[in-house]
Amino acid sequence: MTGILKNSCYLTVALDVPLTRFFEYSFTSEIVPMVGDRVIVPFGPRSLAGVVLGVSSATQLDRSKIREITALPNDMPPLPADVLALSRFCAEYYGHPLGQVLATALPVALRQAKVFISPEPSGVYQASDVGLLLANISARAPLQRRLAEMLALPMARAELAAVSPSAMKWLKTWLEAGWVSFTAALPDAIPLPLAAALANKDQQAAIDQIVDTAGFAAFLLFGITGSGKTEVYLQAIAHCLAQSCQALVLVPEINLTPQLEARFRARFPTARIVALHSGLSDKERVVNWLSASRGEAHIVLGTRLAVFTPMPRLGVIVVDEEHDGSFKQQEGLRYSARDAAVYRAHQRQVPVVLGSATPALETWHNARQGRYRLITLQHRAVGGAMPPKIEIIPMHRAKTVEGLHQATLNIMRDHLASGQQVLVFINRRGYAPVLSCGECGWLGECKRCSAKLVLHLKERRLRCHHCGYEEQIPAACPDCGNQDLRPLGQGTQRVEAALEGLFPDAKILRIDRDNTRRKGSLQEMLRQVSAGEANLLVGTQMMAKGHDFPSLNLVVVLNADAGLFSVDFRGEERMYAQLLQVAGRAGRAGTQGRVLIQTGYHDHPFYSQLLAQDYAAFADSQLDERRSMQLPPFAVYALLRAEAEDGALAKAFLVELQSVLADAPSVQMFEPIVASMQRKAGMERWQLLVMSDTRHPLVNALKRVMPMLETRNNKVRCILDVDPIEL
DNA sequence: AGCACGCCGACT
DNA sequence: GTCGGCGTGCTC
Repeated sequence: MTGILKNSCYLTVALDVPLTRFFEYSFTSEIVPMVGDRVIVPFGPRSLAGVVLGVSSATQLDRSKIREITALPNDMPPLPADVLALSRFCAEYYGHPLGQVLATALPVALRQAKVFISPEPSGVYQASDVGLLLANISARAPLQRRLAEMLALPMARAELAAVSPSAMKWLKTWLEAGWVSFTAALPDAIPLPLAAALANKDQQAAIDQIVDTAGFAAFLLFGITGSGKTEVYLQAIAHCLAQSCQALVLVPEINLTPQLEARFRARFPTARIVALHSGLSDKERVVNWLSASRGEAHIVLGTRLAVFTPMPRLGVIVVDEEHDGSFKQQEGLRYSARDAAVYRAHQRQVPVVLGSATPALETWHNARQGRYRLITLQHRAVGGAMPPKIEIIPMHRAKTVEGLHQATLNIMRDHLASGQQVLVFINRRGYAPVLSCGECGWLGECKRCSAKLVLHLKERRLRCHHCGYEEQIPAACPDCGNQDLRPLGQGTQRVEAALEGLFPDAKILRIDRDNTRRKGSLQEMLRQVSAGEANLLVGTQMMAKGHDFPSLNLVVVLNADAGLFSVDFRGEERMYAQLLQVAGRAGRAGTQGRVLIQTGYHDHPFYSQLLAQDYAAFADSQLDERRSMQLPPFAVYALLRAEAEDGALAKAFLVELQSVLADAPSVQMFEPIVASMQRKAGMERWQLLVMSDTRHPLVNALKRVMPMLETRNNKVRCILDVDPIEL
């Protein structure tokens, strides 16, 4: 027996616990773990997964305190240096424990303290003749047929295994029959014939600028709806793939993924494209993530969480609709995936393309300062297409029917009569935003939040949109007993009901979060719209994003004014982006679209800026205002929000933080104030706003209070939000 | 965050 | 008598 001398080493491990410190473990084996490796370790009475941050042959700690790791699963490639660097940056900048940042970076299956059984080995399967294969499969075996169809292209084992638990069994049979072959080839060897596509002069210039870049550069691709930003992404990605590199594409919402994925698949039929978003199962997520990590996936298409995906041959990053608020996570690690993407591109020395028709003012400012290169797409790419005509319908003292101006109704009627589709946009779901008593003025309010209960007539419920509280619609006023309770204001359900009365012949379809909760139902509704099975659409925000409806020519915007008097300084910026985005839904092909905006404040300067449809001018004027008021991007803000059942405790905690921060250099503070929603889910909320001219003093100052947030005060919970998008 | 340990109220 | 409330403290 030859005894192999077993070496012992010490590992510094980051764990998914809300603690800033790391933990050391010993490991005895001839294998030496690498930084970035996943380990399973004992932690107090439980078992946790962690990430190795350091390997050393010695330790400072008392040997008796150090425990041995439970396992080195070796079920993923170690996290690469750039992902670790990005995680460290997020941990420091957003004031979040590194272990928890790394947990966010990993797919759920790899956060768990058990070995992930990876569907190895890597190689590709392909059917020599799909027709022959299908001929040997029963028509009543849809999963087998689906698997067979996938084999038209070279497929990795993992992707096939995800089809069904029996997939590998079937595959084995087919391999034995000779219908399918396995090649242990590296994916880079898969040829990528790239279809040539035409680009107009603007697009070509944009593509040239991006692909001619060596190393890092950030581009702001600024172009109105229909100007062909996607074509620029596609060609930049084609260039990247041609160099055997991988592309990372970030999109705002999961709603957008299938549509964009289809377009990418059509353009790159032989490329391996994987999606990464929270709509996938844990299994699909980890399979796709591993495919990217091993360098097999050519294109990763995902939401903000995909920014952390390890990609050994990363060649370009695209952030589509970069202004979209969903790139900022609103809980836990409150990171901006857009900013993280820029950081990562810099780290990897690759170009990053931020695309938008209405860039975030932060991005616009960076472009104006020359930190980002501004590429403008001036023209609509679709032949003959024109920007929509935006019209203001003044509502002041106007005679209305169910909140619709007579002029609006007439125009809608004309459009419907000529066989076109009409979209009524109202950014409020439910029937009415509040139920009131006509006698005593009582308003239905949530008991746990400082918010009104929204009336959902179809479900016969009053609902709080902030905490999920629900109750039955009261038969009479709880205060005075009056039975005449009236809905105030309008939501999508009420508009839908009104339109049913006004346009009895129209095929009305309502699209909002309430009726698209089920998986695939939004896709189904969008299909109905495209197929012309509906011609009068009522919808919220979610209608506005990226969906093209060729026969939609009129958009009516109700209740637009909400953003004008927002307490948040970003109100106008958001409103402009939103209105321009909805407006973009109108008239994509051939005819000029028409947009009617009903407003009670038609002479507000905002609307003249909107009518000009000149976002650059609007953004510049907004920047002037921001500069004069020391608001972002001319200052860096952080929000400390404390919650407690007793508001006084929350406030006292912030006062304490304030005193700790008081003498921090180059940092200013406001007084603690009640949060914009004072009460939420039974907690009183207070907030403290901290600001600085630049990032570093602010980050340094916040480091002082981090230990105070960690040692959680029994009754007060406090969160830190750096670069908050809502105040 | 979990999870254990620990010390005081209403129940088989 | 003990089941269980959540305060406090620890995790390499």
